[in-house]
Amino acid sequence: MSTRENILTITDELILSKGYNAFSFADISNELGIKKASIHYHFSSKEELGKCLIKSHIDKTRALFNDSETLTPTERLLLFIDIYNQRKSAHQVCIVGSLSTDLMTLGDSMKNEMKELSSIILNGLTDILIEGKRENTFRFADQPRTKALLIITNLLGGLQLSRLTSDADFEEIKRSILDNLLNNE
Amino acid sequence: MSTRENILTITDELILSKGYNAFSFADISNELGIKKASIHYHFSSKEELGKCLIKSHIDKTRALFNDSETLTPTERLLLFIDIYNQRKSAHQVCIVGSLSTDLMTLGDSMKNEMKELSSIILNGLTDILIEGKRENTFRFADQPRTKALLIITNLLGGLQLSRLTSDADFEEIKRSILDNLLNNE
DNA sequence: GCTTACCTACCTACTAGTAGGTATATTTGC
DNA sequence: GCAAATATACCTACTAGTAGGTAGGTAAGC
Repeated sequence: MSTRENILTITDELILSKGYNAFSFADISNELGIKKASIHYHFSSKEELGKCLIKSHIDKTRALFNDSETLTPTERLLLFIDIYNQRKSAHQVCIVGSLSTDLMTLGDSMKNEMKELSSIILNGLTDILIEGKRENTFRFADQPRTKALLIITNLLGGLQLSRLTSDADFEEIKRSILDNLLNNE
Repeated sequence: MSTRENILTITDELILSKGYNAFSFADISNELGIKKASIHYHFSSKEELGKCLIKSHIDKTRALFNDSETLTPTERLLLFIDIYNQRKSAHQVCIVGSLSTDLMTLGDSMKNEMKELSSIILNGLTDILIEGKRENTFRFADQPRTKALLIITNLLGGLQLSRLTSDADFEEIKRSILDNLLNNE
């Protein structure tokens, strides 16, 4: 893995566990074993580093939705939920949750990328829900986009709230999402 | 209002809009018109200030649930949701959302108070849901505590996500929560 | 010989926090 | 009733440490 990719990986871990305003170039430097100044060779500023990190999330998210297009809606939904599972195992929150609370302190380039990312996530999940409802695997009363909002906020909020209550609460939220979609009578 | 209360009010605004690690004693100093050092007269450290702020939220939240005990479950639920409405109008997120993303950077005293606060919120809403179901105003399939988790994460996450998508999405989330509870057929 | 990928050494601005002083109330002791 | 002591609520001036960022140098490799 290139140094650039290493920096992005470490930045990702730091932002998702500590938050954007709590991590520093010194943290990356310590973790990676290169000097603070050398990070500026790869990313001109913290804002630039943040922007590139969000862009990499956009790419991964687009890939996830595209690559899973041949799968069933249930399989696609499970792949989507698995992102949040990975965050939970790493004691992290999701990037939308982390950066939305810090939004007022971010520059325009990061804000705009975040808007793009959240729109991709929302539309991607909405499509899965539409397809699942069309073929009668998912049952829900709301508009698909509304149901997507509810599921995303359950997962995003579940990662955050369960840090304070119990890991089991996150599991319970996931279980309920699936139960309500699949076993509604 | 006393200086101490003023500091707490300003800290509240700063944490809910910018986040814990983005606000400083200098921000409070500028806003309030007293010197940085004088803040330490009222609160020995940033951690102490944070702890006291959470404690004030605990008191207000306890009061909200207690004072509304004579009202109907629907009225009590609307009062609960109104907290999130107030945050939304001020372009803020909720304190649980804000401080849970920064949790790893907080001291034990703040962490513990946050656990206390989230437990009070969760239990308070659970009680409202139990009461509403018992008297047949609310309809939901999940366990009351699970339904409370879902509603809290919808509101908490809705405040955050709607910063990136649209204010209307927050309204839609609220509408759906109430519709699903009250008009389920 | 130029680019890549680092380095050392530094800068300015800001962070939370401290030391010690001051003016004004409030309380206490005689 | 009045003076001494104490508490309150600030202040100026400072500290050590950290933030993001920059200037300029260097060694390796195509």
